[in-house]
Amino acid sequence: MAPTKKTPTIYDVAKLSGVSISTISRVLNTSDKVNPETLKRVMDAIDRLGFVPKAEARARAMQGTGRIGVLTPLFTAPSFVQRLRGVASALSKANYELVIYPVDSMDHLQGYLSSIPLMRNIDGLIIMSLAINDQDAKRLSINGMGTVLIEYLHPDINSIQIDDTHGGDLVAKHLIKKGHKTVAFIGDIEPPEKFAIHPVRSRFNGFKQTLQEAGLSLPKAYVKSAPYTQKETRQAAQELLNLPKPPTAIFAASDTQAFGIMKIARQLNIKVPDDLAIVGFDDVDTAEYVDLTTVRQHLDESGRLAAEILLARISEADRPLQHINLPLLLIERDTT
Amino acid sequence: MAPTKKTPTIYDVAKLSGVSISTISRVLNTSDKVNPETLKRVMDAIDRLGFVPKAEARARAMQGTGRIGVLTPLFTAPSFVQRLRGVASALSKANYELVIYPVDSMDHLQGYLSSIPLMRNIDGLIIMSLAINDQDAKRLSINGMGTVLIEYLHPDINSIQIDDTHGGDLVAKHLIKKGHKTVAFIGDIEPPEKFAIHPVRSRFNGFKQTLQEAGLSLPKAYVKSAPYTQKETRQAAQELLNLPKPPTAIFAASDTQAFGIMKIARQLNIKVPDDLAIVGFDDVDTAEYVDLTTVRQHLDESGRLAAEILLARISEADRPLQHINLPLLLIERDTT
DNA sequence: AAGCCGTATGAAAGCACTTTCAGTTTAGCA
DNA sequence: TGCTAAACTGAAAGTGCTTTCATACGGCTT
Repeated sequence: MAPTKKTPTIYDVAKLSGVSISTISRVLNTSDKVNPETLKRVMDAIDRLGFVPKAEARARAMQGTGRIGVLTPLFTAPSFVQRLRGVASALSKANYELVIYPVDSMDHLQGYLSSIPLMRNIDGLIIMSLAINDQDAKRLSINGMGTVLIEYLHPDINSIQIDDTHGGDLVAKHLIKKGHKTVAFIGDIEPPEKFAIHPVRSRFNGFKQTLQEAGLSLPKAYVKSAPYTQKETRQAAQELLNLPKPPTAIFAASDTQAFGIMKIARQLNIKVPDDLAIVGFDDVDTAEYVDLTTVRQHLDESGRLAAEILLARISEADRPLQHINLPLLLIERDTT
Repeated sequence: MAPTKKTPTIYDVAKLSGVSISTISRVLNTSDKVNPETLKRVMDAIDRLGFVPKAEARARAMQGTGRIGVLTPLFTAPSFVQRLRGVASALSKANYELVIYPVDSMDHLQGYLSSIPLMRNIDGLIIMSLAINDQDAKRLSINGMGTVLIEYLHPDINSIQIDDTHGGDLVAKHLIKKGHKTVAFIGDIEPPEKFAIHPVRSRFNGFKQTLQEAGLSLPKAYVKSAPYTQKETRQAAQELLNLPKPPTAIFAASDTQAFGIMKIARQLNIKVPDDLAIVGFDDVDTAEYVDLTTVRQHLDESGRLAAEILLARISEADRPLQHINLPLLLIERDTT
């Protein structure tokens, strides 16, 4: 009995269990495609030898790493989660792992962006609602890192966009049709753009534009810029509703913020939609539960699409660039 | 300037610099044994291609940034997301990557469980609300894979648990105090346990037990087993409310299901809480927005704790096993 | 019995490098 | 000028694993 002095390889395992190396590999990867009996024999051999597959060799032999990464801010906000859900569903079908890089600062983002293409422990990248500059884009494409952007446009990279301006327009039209004259807006439209993208700006612009075309004004006092937090949003809603002439309708730039407004209305005993109409944006799952009128942007779909584009690009290297524009739909429920 | 599409290999560098791959390799490893002139040419080519040897990159990536994996079913359900949020926050502080393995079938789970410990692309593992058997546990610990279980107990593995029975008890007590006599339960308590865990069973048991101790009965007709979907939940709620003697209070095993019940009540024009009290479980973010009375289990915290235990275990190998029990708290809001 | 599946397996061809080995220069020295 | 030791360099043979392709075998149909 001459125990192999070197660390065991699949060849050793194969010999010991009397099968070919292909079978060992199969046991390791797609164990469901192996006869249970054989599987057990192999497993025993693996245990007996204390065999551990070498990650290095594995990574080399495999086409890629089998995982794709998602760069995202606020990844636990409902809208991001729903996008992630779409991504995950497409990925798990294709048997890819999902690596999440939560971004919470500009530095953080830059750090990821500069190391990811080099580290190569990912086959593709989805960047959600984050702004990237030319240099980043260049680095990504030079290093052949398949990437798709969601909610941001860069000419050199695949992207999936939402026509936020049109979204604002839809809401304005809806509110006008309902006969509202005094409307307000709550959303995060602070000028200093941080690392994250502000589709909110566009939503606001489209909203305002359409309103004005219909002869309605949107005075400053009726526009509240509140960050994406409950506290600030509610505060803003309070202020709006305490105005001498309070608005009869509020457009919130996101569903979550709309929920906050609904809550305030309840506390103030304001009847929705009779005394106050509320419309959100996103059509998050919960929007349906609470019967919120909102603009659907099919979050799941955007994620799924992103993943599919990526997968396609990975398997078929030089696919033409794609810039997809997802349609929006106003969903009327009980808050207008 | 034609940027190579695929990621460059030494072959590309060799071609571009007009030498053989062996030379490239030599440049990379023992550069002193290469003619300075050749060396320069090769270096230029390397720069121009942005070439990084794959294996090396991998190794470097591995040592700097660790990664920990999370095995979870339904990872987009709000309660899981909030736990993930906790995990992510603890992880990003420590500069760890988050790899998510969405589990959607028993096979899937077994596949992960058998390959993860061997493949070792991960430094630690968090398993959420999933049942694992002795063999899995053994394999995990034999291979030294630091693991923590959430919502499941196995003597050999760290775990974080929630006293669901007590949760049910809390709800029962609350409802009794409010004077309810006819109460109902909606939740997924189907007997055939699938791959996912059913804390719901325990919630139900605790609920029923306390009810009975107080002399209240919980007849079969008032117990609806509905899976975690809106459709079924609402259907169940309908049935309950159409009973000749409808319940005055419903305990839903999860907040999301409670939302469904609230919606049905609204449609049926049933006043909450006057005609019907509703209490959920989890205290998901949204629960506060809609003023749902519920049982808080501090989801974020459970995730954070799990990550911290893991991290501690990774840096300090033989930490004693921990079995943590997280407290529950009844949050009274406007639905009771 | 002939044909046809579907599953379980093995042989062999990669993958991205490293290393050995032998061949070619080059330089040094008579 | 001829000869040899360095100094370089490339072809080719590994490295440990995955994956494609082909084959074998036990049913099932018709």
